[in-house]
Amino acid sequence: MIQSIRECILGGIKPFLNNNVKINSEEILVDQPKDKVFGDLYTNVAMVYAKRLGVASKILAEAICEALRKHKDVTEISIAGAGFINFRLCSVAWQKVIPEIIAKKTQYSYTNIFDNTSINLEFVSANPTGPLHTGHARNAVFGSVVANLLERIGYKVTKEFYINDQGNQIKFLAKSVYLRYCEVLGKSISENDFKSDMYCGEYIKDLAKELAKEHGNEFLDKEESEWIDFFCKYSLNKMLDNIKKDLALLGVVMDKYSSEAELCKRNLVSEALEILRKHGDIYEGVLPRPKGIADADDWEERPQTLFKSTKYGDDVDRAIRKSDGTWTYFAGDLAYHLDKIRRGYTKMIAILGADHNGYVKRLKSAVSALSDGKASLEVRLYQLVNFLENGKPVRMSKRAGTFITLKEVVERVGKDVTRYMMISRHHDVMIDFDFIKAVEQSMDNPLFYIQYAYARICSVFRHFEAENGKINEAELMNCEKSILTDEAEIALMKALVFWKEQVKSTALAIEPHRIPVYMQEIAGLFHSLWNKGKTRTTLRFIDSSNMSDTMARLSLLMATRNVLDDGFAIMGITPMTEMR
RNA sequence: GUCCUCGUAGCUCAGAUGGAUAGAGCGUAGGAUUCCUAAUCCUGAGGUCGCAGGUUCAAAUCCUGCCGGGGACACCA
Repeated sequence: MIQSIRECILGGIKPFLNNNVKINSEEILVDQPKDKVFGDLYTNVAMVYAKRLGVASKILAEAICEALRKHKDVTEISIAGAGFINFRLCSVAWQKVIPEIIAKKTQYSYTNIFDNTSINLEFVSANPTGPLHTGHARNAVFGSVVANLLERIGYKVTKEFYINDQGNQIKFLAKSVYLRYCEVLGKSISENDFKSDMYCGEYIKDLAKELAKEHGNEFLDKEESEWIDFFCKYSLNKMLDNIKKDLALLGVVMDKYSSEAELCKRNLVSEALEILRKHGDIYEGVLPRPKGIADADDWEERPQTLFKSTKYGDDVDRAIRKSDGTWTYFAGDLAYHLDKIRRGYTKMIAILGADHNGYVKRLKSAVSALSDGKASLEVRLYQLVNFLENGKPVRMSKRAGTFITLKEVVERVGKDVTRYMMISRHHDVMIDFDFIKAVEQSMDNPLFYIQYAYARICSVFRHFEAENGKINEAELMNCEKSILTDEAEIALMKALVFWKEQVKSTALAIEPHRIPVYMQEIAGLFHSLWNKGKTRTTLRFIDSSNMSDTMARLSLLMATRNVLDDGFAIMGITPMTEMR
């Protein structure tokens, strides 16, 4: 509906267009004004384009008004201020959204702008050396919600996890497990045996116990060369299993796991290097001394193989080969992104923690260089999560293995509360996650507010169906809706109309937090309408003496519930049909 | 030292592409329940949008500088 108004406005501008200015109807702003005295909707296009078109905004505005007057739903058009065009829609126009939403069910917000273009969404990608913690939880939730949003604007999304299953860290994992394994089998181990790069969390002991149970003392008192490969493989598989289980706790399921080791085996690093070399982006050189690092004393000049990432916007060139001849971590990333490009992706998104901000430019450089500029990578960084216990920060130390795990959080507050806490805030803002407040059932906890609205709607249907039997959806779609003219009803219908716009803009901006914010608004409008029925009984949803009006009101509730259902689906949260 | 990011009501936070008198919730002051869930609603009070410049019809939003919080700058991964 909004789209038809946009096109109508465009029609009014058309006579003024010249070859230099092209306007896509999608770009035209049609929104609800802050203050409703201005009307239902407004547009600022007259002001935006007046200068570019060389026409006075008043004249342009007049022409747009003229066009809008021909639109059958539009009434009360006026020009205000510097060229705002305010107008109203007849109530029939708003009512039309109800059958549309009921018919489309939760498909109402799907727009298919991108026509099933494939997009690769990489997220979590945690090192398989320990259990997922709270930062990963935010990453996982954020990523899965982004995936849901992208699907709604017509992307075919692949949710992908990159496994760093190569390098020293895995060896240290294996060695840590081996030490504990020996301990389990009765050898005495001192904490000093754990060198600074080794892992000493409880999960290592658990792993060792399991291993000892399955394999007995098969590896005891053996040379490292005899057990290291097995321990690497075993630990890695177990850690990955645990990661998958943890993700499942949050309702997150990946479509693909990509292994760094496998990419190396397939020689993709060399291939990536070859491509860059052809572009003249590889050279042997020396990196400048890093500035401002306190402990850079051990720094020394070293000639290395470098990637000329500065050519693509990076701050300095990046090393891809260590002085001992092995690949750097970044070399693996080159291979990985080449692999993504080869698999046909021209659009990629990666979700990374804010501590990776220095990594963004080089990744984008890599994708640009490896694809000849044909593919692009978008990176979203999210801030870390602070955990509080009733206002007091919970201490975390990765070293001592005392960090809060994802599992712990989900077990304490549940999947839905965790998910809500993780996406209800802008990704650029740090989250204070208070265990006590998160589960509090108060207005400090907006999830309950939304859940309650949903449950209330379900309750109305339960009451109706107890009296009148199963509700007929087709009847709700086709019933007469002209009685839905109260301010509160119109406000709710408007919000439903804009749901579609909201999902679209949220997905395009990749800012999931706007979904819970908007759902809160819809829930508020619904609660407001409900309470209006307390004093004005004519606004009550069920009037057993007037089936026709009842059906109209129930149709509005059905549409509202569908939209809330869609919102919950986007957030990956299970709606509650009752809350007693 | 360089780069990224945040700074909005007492508190927690919304304010996409610059738009009209900057919005919610909590807290606070008052009010609404014979009736579909009061876990709700209604009415108040509460703001120099960190500071200072700039860009223009219009700036919380864009640009520059400064202040303050967070983060990153290595052959780690």
